[in-house]
Order: sequence, then structure tokens, then C-alpha cells
Amino acid sequence: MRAALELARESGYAKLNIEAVAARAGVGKHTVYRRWPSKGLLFLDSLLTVNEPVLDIPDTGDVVADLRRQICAAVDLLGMPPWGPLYRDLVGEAQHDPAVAAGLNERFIRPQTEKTVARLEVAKAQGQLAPDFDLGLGMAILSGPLYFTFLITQEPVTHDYVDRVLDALFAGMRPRH
Amino acid sequence: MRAALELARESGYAKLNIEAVAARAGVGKHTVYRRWPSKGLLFLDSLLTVNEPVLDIPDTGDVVADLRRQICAAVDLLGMPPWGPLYRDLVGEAQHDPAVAAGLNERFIRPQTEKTVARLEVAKAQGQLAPDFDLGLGMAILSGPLYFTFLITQEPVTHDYVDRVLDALFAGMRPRH
DNA sequence: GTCAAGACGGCACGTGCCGTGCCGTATGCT
DNA sequence: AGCATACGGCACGGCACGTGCCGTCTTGAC
Repeated sequence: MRAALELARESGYAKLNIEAVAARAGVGKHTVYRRWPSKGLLFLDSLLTVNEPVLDIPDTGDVVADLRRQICAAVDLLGMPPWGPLYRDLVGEAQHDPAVAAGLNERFIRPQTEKTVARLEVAKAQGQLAPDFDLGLGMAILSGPLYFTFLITQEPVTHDYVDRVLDALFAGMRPRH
Repeated sequence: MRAALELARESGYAKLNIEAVAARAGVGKHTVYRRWPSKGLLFLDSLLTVNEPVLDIPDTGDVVADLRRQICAAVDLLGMPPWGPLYRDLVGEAQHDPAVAAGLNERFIRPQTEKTVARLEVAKAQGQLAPDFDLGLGMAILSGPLYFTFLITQEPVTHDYVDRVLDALFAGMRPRH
């Protein structure tokens, strides 16, 4: 996994190949194939293992501030080369390898979703959220715009941008009475 | 482009290769390479050309209903095999080919964004949106959650889901007064 | 009407990486 | 001590890449 990450950082995920990984690791190709069925899953494993300390959401009593903290931390990680492009490549791989998509969901998205929902649950209990707000959608609504910017328009995501997204979401879009 | 789409629909984008496209089109490989520098851009061109009638947003006076109409139309297209997986592959390709990312933005995302912003502009002028709502974020906030579901969690996107997203966004998340 | 320039289809080549098979060695378990 | 297993190293066939070359056909200028 270390060899895979090194090579990916040096020449990008596109140039990454198992032959080189095996060579760099001083290992036969068989040994790699014995553990990972594909380049995609090896890369997924490498990337998630190294950043395993999943970003937790603090609880200071203010949902928006807490979400902001967590999101900014994630954004900072992705903005710090070479992690941004590598995560983009990972998501890209997930688009044509169902196994990578499944792994990404189970090992990264789902835990993150559960933490987000849990934090929103507390907020709702404290009256900081509309009582009928659909928590299951929370993750998609909060993360979606940022993933969109990161993956689709591929503009840089700044803290200011995070603020504006959170503002727009929490202020609502309808005119206030 | 027709040959490329046929082959992609038959065996998926992953198996698509320029050699086969040239053969299917009854054409030399040079002729393909002369027009498209890469498989990704050929695919982008093929996919967008065939669906060029970009989905317009109607204006019945009710923003939410109009957005719902347009989004559901897009969702229906993506839910209709084989377009969903093909668009996923296209976005995937954009993650490691900057040229594809740029083309996707210029030819698909930007026009769509402009239409969305224009429609929101009207809505704001009619008082259906908060006067300080950040229209530039509109596209990301409206599309983001759906792209997230489509690309990341890869769950099916139903009309009901679209409704719930729009509800959550327009109802706001804060408790109402 | 002629002719040069360019685009074309067809074919072959060298290259890179795939995934797998085989061999001889080393390690670890009983 | 003996055996099974994992290993590193190597070689292979296969595929698609991108690029030459060749002979033909179309096109446009004069």
C-alpha cells in the first residue's frame, strides 16, 4: 500500500500499475494479486488506510459551527496536494468499478453519514432543526454541493465557499415571512 | 460517434477502445485520432451530441414545481438504461482526464447552470426566494445532493427523492420561527 | 481537363501492462 | 524432520495503445 501511494503521488493514479507497485515493494506480482483483486481496490485500501482517522464532528452545541468545523477539515485535506487529485481519481474509479464504489461507500461514506446523522439528531432534539427535517437526506444535502464543486466544476473549495453553502442551506431559500 | 455509443452500450465504457470504434465505423484508426485526441473526448462528444436537446427549465410561475419538472426529466434520462452508467463513466473519466472535465463543464454543466440561475433570478424578482439568496450557489445546492446520490452512494434516484430534496431545501432546515 | 495535395482505409509494428503459469527457495507449523 | 504454503523472479500470450507506411480516392486550383 505504501508503494502504491508513493507511485500514485509521483506520477498520478492513471500511470499507476500493479507491475510497478510490486517492483517498488520488492515483491512478486502474485503477492499483490493475492491480496487485492484489482488496482482500484488496492488504491482504495491504500488511500483510506492512510487517512483512517475519520474526521469526526465536534459537538459544541452549535450545529452549524460544528458542521463547518468538520467540513472545513475535510476540505483542507482535499486541498492539500496530492490528496485532492487522488481522491478525485478514487471517485472516478468508483464510476466504472462497482467493487470500488461499494468499498468507498462502506468504508468511507457510510461511517461519515452515520456521524452526520447522529449530530443532526442531537441538533433536532435541541430544537436547532425543523422537527420534520429529513435527517436521512442530511448527508446528501450537506455534502452534495461540495462534492459537486469538487468533482464536477472542479473549482477550488474555500472556507468561504463552505460558509456560503451552509448559510444558504440553513437560512433557507424561501423569503422569511 | 454512433459506433462509439453502440459499443459503449453493448459492453460498457470500460471495454470501449478506439480500435473497435474504428472497425465498427469501417474506418482507419487515423481517422478517429485525427478528430479526437482521446477516448474520453470522443465519448464526451458522442454522449453530449446525442442528448444535445438540453433539458430546459419551464416557467409556470412556481419555481419549485418548475425545478422539479426539470430535475425529474434529467433523473428519468439517467434512470433509463443505458444512460445512467454511461454518464457515470463520463464523470469518472473526467476525474482523471482534465480535458474531459473541461469539456463536460463547458458543454454541459455551464449551460445548465446558466439556465438554472436565470430561472432563480426570475423567482427572486417575484419574491419566491429570499432576496439575499446566493444564486451563484443555486446550481450546486440544487444539483449537488442529486449528483451525490447518483455518483457516490449510487442509490437509485426516484421522483420521490427529488421531492424530498426540494422540500428540505426550500422548507429550510432551521425551525420556522 | 489536369494534376497536386490531402484525407482516407488497411495493415504492420514496437511498446506497455495485463493476468497467469512455472520454478526454486524460504518460512512456519506439526 | 517433513510438509504445506507463501514467496520472489521470470517468462509467457494477449490486448490495446499510438504511429508509421502504402496505395487509393476525393477535392479544389488553375
